[in-house]
Parts: sequence; C-alpha cells; structure tokens
Amino acid sequence: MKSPAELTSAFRAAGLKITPQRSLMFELLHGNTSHPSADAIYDEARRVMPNISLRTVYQTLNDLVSMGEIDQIDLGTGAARFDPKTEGHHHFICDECDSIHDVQVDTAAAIAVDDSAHRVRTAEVVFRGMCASCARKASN
Amino acid sequence: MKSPAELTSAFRAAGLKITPQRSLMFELLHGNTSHPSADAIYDEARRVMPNISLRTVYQTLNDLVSMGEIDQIDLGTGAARFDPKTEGHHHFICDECDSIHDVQVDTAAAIAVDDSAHRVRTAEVVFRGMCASCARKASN
DNA sequence: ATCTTTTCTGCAGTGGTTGTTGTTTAACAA
DNA sequence: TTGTTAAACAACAACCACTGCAGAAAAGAT
Repeated sequence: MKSPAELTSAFRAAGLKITPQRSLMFELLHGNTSHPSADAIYDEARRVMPNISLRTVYQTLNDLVSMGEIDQIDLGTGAARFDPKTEGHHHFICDECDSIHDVQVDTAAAIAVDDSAHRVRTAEVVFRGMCASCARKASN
Repeated sequence: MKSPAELTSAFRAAGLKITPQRSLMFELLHGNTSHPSADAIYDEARRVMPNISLRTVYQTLNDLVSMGEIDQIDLGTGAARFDPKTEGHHHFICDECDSIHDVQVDTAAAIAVDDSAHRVRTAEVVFRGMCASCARKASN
C-alpha cells in the first residue's frame, strides 16, 4: 500500500477530496498487518476522532478497494477484512480467533505445505475470475 | 454425500428424527452440483412443500454441516453456499454471476493452472486450522 | 470571501442468518 | 394402540454487516 502522502496524491488525482477523516484512515492502514475489519478501523479511528461515522469508514475503505490500494478479504469470518498489502500473497485464517496471517507459499510446489507454526487443517485453492458461460456472453 | 436413505439412518443414529421436511431436503441435496444457497434450497423445497419454513431449511443445513455430510462455503458471494460433495476439491467462483464450479487442481503442480474454459483472474490459497498462538493456548 | 460540489454524519433500511415461543409431531414404551 | 415425552415445526422478532438517503458541513476553485 502506498504511503499516506502517496494516497493523498492518488485521491486528488482521482478527483477526490482530502478530508481529516480520510487522512486519518490512510495513517491507520499504513503498515497495518492485522487485517482489520471495518469495525476495527472504526474503533481505532474514534480514539482519535470521536465523531467519525462508521459510514465514512466503510465509504473510504470501499474507495481504497476500488482504486486497488487495499484488498478486501471475504472468507466467512463474519465481517470483511481489509489488507493494505496488495502484492500476491496467501492467508491463513485461524478457526479459533478469526485472526488472519500472511503466509509464504511456493506456488510451484505442493499446496499443503505447513511453512509455519500454524496447524493447517485444510488447504483450499480459490479461483476468482469469469466463468466459461459469462466469458462467452461477454465476448458477444 | 450419502444417499437420502443413508442420511435417514445417519440422522436416526444421531438421535435426530426423520420428518417429511428433512426427507425432502435429503432428496434436493442428493447429487446437487449447483452449490445452492439456503434460499435456493428453500425455493426448491417450497415447490413441493409450500409451508416449509426458511428456519427449518437453515436448521437442517446446519445439522448436515455439523455431521460433515455437506460442506458450507463462505466466500463473499453474499449468502453461504452448500456443497454435498465433501471429498477434497476446489472451487471456481464467477465474479459475474456468483456461480460456483468444481475444478480439478493438481496440488503438486503450479496453482495458477487454468484447466478449464474459465478465465482465472486470481488464484488464492486459503488455509484453515489453528494459528500458532491458539495452538499454544490449546496445549496448556 | 464566496460558490459549487463533494463529503460527512446520523439514521433508517436491507439481506442473510439466528433466537424465541407456543404448537404440533415423531419415536418409543407399555 | 395409546400415552408420554422429547424434538421439530412455523411464525415472527432480533441481530449483524453493510448500504441508501437527506440534510449539514467542509474542501477546493474562483
């Protein structure tokens, strides 16, 4: 993810205004490795800016996702999680505490490699894209 | 997934009663490859049994998941999806229509293999299990 | 400083799922 | 069969994550 200063430029370049709320969120997300939910960001933000609304937090997160500056992770852990690290990497989700950890995976090797101290129960490959049927429709 | 008759036995063995609603759901799920949502099952069920409640559909799906007879898939497609095929396999989710397709993946080979006519945009490995921190706590 | 347009807030509404309650039904024993 | 009891049923309310909306506030241009 870009630095707060770079995000400021990117927002301006996209015709979006820079507000104290947005600046704060840039700071909170920068270098954040906790894969926070919108609500977690909201809690952090309110410690600094008590009147910020949850709506604004969602709005800004959605904007950042649309711009490709952060990734949204939807994996059945209740709320969506956001990840400022957009380079290709993989995730380990803990069934117990719903924490999300970045893991290194050699994609040319076996998938079920446990390369950490985590107890891997299942390994699943999730593809996203466009299915054959929709691709056919889209090319018409 | 087991046949409706086998599921009937399994439910009885688990001390659960066999009701017309449950029998119907066993039938609807058997051999179903559409990865239906609870609502989709509800719609199908109502065509046969107009008074069945959505609550009962959820209840029975949850029971089946608990018993390991079907898998629940939560991947940010809105509603959870259910899959009677419990043997290890992988999924392709269409961004356009939210359809879910089973795909074959050689887990000893590269992940990003497009082995079908689908247009793969991203490939992600999702591990589930217990993280190092929880494993440490659990062993105390 | 003023104007225009975006953004913010607060709140209501939505979709998916679960909790609750009173009634009905199935299983099993006698 | 019939009675007892535990479980499942339908209906409805509540819940959570998230989005839509309307009016107020503020950013950025002039």
